[in-house]
Amino acid sequence: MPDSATPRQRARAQTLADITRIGRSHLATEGAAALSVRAVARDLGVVSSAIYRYVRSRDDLLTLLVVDGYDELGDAVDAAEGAVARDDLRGRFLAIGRAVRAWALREPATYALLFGSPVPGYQAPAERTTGPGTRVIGALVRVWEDAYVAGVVEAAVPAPRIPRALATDARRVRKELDLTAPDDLLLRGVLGWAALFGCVSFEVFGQYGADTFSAPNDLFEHQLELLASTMGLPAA
Amino acid sequence: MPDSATPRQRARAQTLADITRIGRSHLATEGAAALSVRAVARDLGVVSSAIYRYVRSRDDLLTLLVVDGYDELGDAVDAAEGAVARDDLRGRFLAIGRAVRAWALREPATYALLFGSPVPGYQAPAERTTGPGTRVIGALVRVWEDAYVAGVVEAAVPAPRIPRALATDARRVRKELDLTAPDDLLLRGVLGWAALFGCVSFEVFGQYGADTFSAPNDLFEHQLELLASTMGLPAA
DNA sequence: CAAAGTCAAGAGCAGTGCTCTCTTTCGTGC
DNA sequence: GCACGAAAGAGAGCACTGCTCTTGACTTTG
Repeated sequence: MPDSATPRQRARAQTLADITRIGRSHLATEGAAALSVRAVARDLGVVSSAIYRYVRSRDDLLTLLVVDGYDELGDAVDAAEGAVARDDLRGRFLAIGRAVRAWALREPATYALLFGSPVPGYQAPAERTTGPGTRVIGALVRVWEDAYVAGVVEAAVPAPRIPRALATDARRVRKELDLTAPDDLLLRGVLGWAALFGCVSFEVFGQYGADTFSAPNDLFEHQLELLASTMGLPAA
Repeated sequence: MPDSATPRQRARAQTLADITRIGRSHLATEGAAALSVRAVARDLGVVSSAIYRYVRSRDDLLTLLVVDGYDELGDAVDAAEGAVARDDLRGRFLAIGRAVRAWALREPATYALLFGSPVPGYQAPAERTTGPGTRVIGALVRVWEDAYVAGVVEAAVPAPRIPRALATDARRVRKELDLTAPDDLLLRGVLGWAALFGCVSFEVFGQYGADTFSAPNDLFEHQLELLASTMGLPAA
């Protein structure tokens, strides 16, 4: 919102920000499926059709919220990881994991929008979402890479055979992200990524059942430690 | 549907089965959020209000589909595991994992209903869903327990410290399920469970992106092997 | 100051979950 | 073989949804 913009542009940007804010609050109280353009308009103090001046469609509103969510998660993860010494590789992984979980528990509805069931009929436009959507795996990959470069990765678990096709995929990823870590480490990282979000999803989505774990914090820490060891990250 | 039932009862059971079938097909084409009692009625060739003779509400219809889905997944997992020698513990785990993934890819919408975002405003009634809903973790736990009893568990990864509260939870679970496996193995199993579904969810929900992995089968096998090793399951 | 651009309002369409009342169908006990 | 009553279906109606289209008013710009 630079001052150089016309008053029109500034007012428009402000309204868009308001719509995002209200949309996220509705997401939090009613879920993505029940997200209602009319309800957002009501909360904005405006007639329903007026919203379509700012947002092309309900899908566009969803994209707004998706990008907003990815960015907030990315910021939280970056902030948490930034507070850890760069050479404490296990610590950086733990910090990332904790940040993901903390954000997911704080914003379960937005988390569900990003990492839960696809919203039927909605396809996130890649050109707007891939950037913000890859920040967490980006942060994780930097940890693996730094650990490899530092030569501290411990092969705690035997490396499975890697078929040719999978090796090709790994090679492409390594090239795209400009990495030096070998296939085995890269692919182990993918497991760590998926497993981390699996743990968070199970807790946020209530798969454990209501009364199974009285200490979900401890459970998650335990899972993170096991994952860090499986990834071969050494204690600080 | 026993023959002992009256014609009326049999007709009713048949109609209920039809409703489930149609409901699941709608789930597959439009998602849980868009599941509409009226649309099911239309496909059944019946007026919308007539459905309410069979299903108390939309939530009740959802519960029908949830139970149906858990049962189908449970059957698939049991069948796959049953085809493996009981003393091939790693093989049993791999079979369970493959069965979960195969079913999830075959029925992504039902998978999303069971393991994705909670459906807003819907709370699955525990008395009808916990039974069918715990069949997969039940199968997994039997593998851990059998491996422990057979004395073949290899501690590939160092066991993290287990806080008192978490140990209490583990103890309760062990009592409820009549297990002998120690806390560490039990909790490692919980990670394996969550991680398995994390991997499946990432693939089914498209988190990897469209073109990242050309060989998702190989990727999943790789992840399963790593998980099996982290769980300490020995090769056959 | 007038043209161009921007925006809010409202009516209206097609769909939703669900309830209520009314009619038809059909199995069963006599 | 048939009348009865329970079960099932039909239809209207209420209050809601996302979204489109038209109309008229306002603001910026040349």
